[in-house]
Amino acid sequence: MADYKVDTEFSFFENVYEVVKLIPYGRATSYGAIANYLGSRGSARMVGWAMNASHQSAEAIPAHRVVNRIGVLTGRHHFGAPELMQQLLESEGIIVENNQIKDFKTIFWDPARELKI
DNA sequence: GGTGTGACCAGCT
DNA sequence: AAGCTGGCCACAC
Repeated sequence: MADYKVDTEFSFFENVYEVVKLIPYGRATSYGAIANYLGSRGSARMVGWAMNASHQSAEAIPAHRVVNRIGVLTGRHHFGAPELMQQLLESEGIIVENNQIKDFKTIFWDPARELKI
């Protein structure tokens, strides 16, 4: 792990994808948490950018499990259908009200804590 | 190769 | 208490 070679072969995007794919069923995390896990707190915007590019990726990225720090589904407009993101979350047992996840801190999945760098 | 922009976050005013 | 600004890094033009 210490020999991680961050280069063009494994870009920031690939790292983000790997973390997002590790999010368990019925849980959710935030852009900032992922950015913090990758080492840059201020890079939260890049995580969102990576999600935008995830649609082009051949891999299936569960981007609906990634929301902002307060649990609001800020990226729902990028799913093609604005209600798709909420429906996906609700199908996993997550309650969404007013585009915001209910009891977000309860289902919050912190990669830095769960994966334990 | 500089500039703008983006699904964010935290700190000031 | 609420709004605004800066910062962070990768990508497209």
